[in-house]
Amino acid sequence: MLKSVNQSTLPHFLCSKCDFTHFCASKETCAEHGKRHLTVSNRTTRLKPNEVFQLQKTKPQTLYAIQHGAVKTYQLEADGREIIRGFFFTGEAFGYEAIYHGYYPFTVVALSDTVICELAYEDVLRVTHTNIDMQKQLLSLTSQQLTMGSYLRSSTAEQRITGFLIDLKKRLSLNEVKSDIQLPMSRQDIGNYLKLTAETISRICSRLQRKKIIAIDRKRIKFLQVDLLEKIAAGLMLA
Amino acid sequence: MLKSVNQSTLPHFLCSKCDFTHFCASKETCAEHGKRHLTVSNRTTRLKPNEVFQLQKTKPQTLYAIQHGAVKTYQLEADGREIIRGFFFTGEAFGYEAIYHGYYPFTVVALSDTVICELAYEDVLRVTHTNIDMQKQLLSLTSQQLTMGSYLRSSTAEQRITGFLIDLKKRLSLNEVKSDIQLPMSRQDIGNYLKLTAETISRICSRLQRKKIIAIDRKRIKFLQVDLLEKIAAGLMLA
DNA sequence: CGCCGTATTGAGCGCTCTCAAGCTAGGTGG
DNA sequence: CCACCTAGCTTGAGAGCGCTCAATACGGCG
Repeated sequence: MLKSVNQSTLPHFLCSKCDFTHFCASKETCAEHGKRHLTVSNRTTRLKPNEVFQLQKTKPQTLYAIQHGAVKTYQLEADGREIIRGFFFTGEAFGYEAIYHGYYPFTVVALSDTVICELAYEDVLRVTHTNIDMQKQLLSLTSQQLTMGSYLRSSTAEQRITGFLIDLKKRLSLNEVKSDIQLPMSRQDIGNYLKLTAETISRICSRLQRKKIIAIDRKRIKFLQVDLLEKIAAGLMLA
Repeated sequence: MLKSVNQSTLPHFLCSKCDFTHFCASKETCAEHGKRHLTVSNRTTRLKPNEVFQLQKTKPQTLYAIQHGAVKTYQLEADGREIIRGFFFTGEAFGYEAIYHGYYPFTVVALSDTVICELAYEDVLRVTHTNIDMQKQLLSLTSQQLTMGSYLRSSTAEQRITGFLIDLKKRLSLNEVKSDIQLPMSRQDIGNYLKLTAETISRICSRLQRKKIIAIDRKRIKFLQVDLLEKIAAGLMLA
């Protein structure tokens, strides 16, 4: 099986600059293969909130890893609205689509102070080609992208929002056990992502708060009853 | 760039049994690397319509390629409804999710008489490891999966349905220039896939027919004005 | 021919959207 | 320090799209 890696090591690559271990099949091989082969382009970019990240338009041969911070990727709809394709946080990487497309079919904007690190395909491929475990690992990562955002397929607004919150909780509290998170994005962004309006996000969140399932203070969300949240997301109950 | 392959060669692998060339970076390397390295498991399975395909539950170490026919993959929702994850047709492959998950998170059912061919990961990895172009090709294929079904993110029923029809037209008429297709799946299946009801599919299709944009006779669909269909799918106009 | 699953069509309802009006927190300048 | 301003969030009322429920039509198959 390709899933030979410990789940807890997944959220990180390892390069000389960052703390990513995504390309390591295990912690043991990290120091060896990561350090030795994955000498990634030293380029890092610092972004302020709302700043647009300039992607390689001409020769898209890099994956982008988020060293610290958060970004959203989006396309513009014909009517000018944003279609948000995804959010990416500390320790995550984006740009897989360009492997096939040959270009990045989206714009990237920072949601907070963010540092982005470039992983040249050449370097990545060199590592993965030398080491078959690394190759499996890269495939696994790309495959993982396929499973992201399954809650987007839920039918009701309640299911999509609760699914989104659960996903966010997992991704924003890496290795930590926290019962609350700080939303990096606006209600409007969430709405554009989940195909709902900002008003609907507000209303449903207020309802979840009235039912004591979560507590909201602006962008801070406390999870009071995760079990109920999961049942709602799964369509097993209504709030 | 990884996209070094001709678009027209993409929909096929090459193995001793099938006619798939997915793992060939170009037609020239096909005969050499495809034939030599990709000695795929000889196992093929024949399915009748509505027959469930038995996936490897214990050791999921294969990709599945469709030699001929059509399948749907789905999960069961808590309330018993099917969540259709995707349709796969002649020349396409599924099972990429298992690379990460370690198991196939869905059930597979044939929509018509279908022949499925197994591609063992070991064989695939052996080929890709020996040949870096093959490796790029596999990555590219997995990456491609990420870009599938973008119309699912459209907001209106009209956009989702027209986007779906355009996608189907491309995938069902490989290399051929046809202005009509035969739907392999029921209205209910389409509805479950697009998160709409079968009635809504019917109504919208009837409307498209009244506007002379398509012509429907049961499962046969003629495309009368593809340009209009694309405008509707893009949200540039209403039917 | 009669049966049954699938598709179509209609009527009414409900969820989410639209539009609009407050509300709150944070920033700016006097 | 406070008045003011602004952007984002919340909340409400009404409209519209897609859903539910139901009746009918159609086709394949025994």
